[in-house]
Amino acid sequence: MAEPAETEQHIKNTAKKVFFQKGLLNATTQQIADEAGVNRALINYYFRSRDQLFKTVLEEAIHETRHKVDSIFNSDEPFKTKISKYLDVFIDRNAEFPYMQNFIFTEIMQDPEKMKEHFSRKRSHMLKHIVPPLKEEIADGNMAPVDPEHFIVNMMSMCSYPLIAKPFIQNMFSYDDKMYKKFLQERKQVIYKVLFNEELPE
Amino acid sequence: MAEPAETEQHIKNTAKKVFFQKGLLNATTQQIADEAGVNRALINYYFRSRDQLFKTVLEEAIHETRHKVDSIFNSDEPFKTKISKYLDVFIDRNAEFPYMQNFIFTEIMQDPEKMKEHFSRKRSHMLKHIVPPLKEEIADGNMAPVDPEHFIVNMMSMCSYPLIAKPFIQNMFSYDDKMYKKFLQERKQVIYKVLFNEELPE
DNA sequence: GTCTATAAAGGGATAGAC
DNA sequence: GTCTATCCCTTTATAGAC
Repeated sequence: MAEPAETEQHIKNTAKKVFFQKGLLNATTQQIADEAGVNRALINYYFRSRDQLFKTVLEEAIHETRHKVDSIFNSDEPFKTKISKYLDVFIDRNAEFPYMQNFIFTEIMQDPEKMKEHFSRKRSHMLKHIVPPLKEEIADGNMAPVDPEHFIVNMMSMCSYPLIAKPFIQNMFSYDDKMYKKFLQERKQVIYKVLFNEELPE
Repeated sequence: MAEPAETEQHIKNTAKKVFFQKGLLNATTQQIADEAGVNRALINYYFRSRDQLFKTVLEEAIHETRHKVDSIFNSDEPFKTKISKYLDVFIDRNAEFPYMQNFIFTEIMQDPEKMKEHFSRKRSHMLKHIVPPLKEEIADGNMAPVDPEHFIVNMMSMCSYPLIAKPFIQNMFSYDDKMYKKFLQERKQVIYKVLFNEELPE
């Protein structure tokens, strides 16, 4: 706030925190303004509307994630290594912003049109990066035969669900935050093992 | 509406449909009233408040599901058979109400107190019904060693996620509703195979 | 750039007529 | 039991002073 033109960034960061870290997906402009220590009207001044702020913040977050994932799958490492690195990035990134997955589900999933805006590329993305190398691995006898589409959904399920269902899992197993964090980290190995039926190397 | 005292049930059914089948989890009383073809004030007349309607409908749905699941796990069939039947019930029931999982997540997950109201028993539930027999199966050499908590989360992940992420999956694989339904049914076998690393018998 | 004040819209709940 | 009319509250958005 002190510096000129930093307020905009500050509001954006606060909104990101409120939406994705605190889980207040339906937070009002007032809540965001309070949290940022600015007047509510400033949000309209910089972003014109709550929706615009929403969209901007989400757009940025999705872009950052996509960039990280792309650089993994565009490398020429072995398929299983790529998957292992993907699990790493996905889980760590979402541990940082625990409510991003919730956000995506509640805000986008219900409105298919919004989804197409944001994830139009993800379709060919996942399919191109995973299906051909997966078939190759199977043909080479490096893993048991599996339907590629179920493989993808299995992987995404076991990655996303524990994040979305965090409070549920914590309650069920009486995990405090530290134990839950440890549990999430363990899942990198667990998911790899379930997907390929072999231990994660190294 | 024609019959006396049927209006209450009609409103309840409509709310269930709007919330759980159409996915309008934040539906206004007006939307529900329109869909039911009744006046908005009637909802208040019968249920006093929107929250009460909400709660009633959810309560009923959870109770129905719990009843079905309980009768499976209280039988004396083999553990793997119970899991197989659970997959059956869970997937079929949620295929009928595609947005019930979303509803539970968006409404309950964010407010841990609400969750405790509804799922206080589910904790001991899942743990008691699954952990001991799972350990026994492992001890008897009927399946590969696995951490029970990760087993449970794996199972719930692969069941729930495809339901929550329906529009996402349909978009990714270009599935129409019929193909998606078929995909869901296939998952019964797929999940069983991933969990136990063996084909579903029969 | 930042604030105060206020307009404008939407939704929930209730009183009261029928 | 069902409807109309109304009240109240919340939230967004904007006008205008500083």
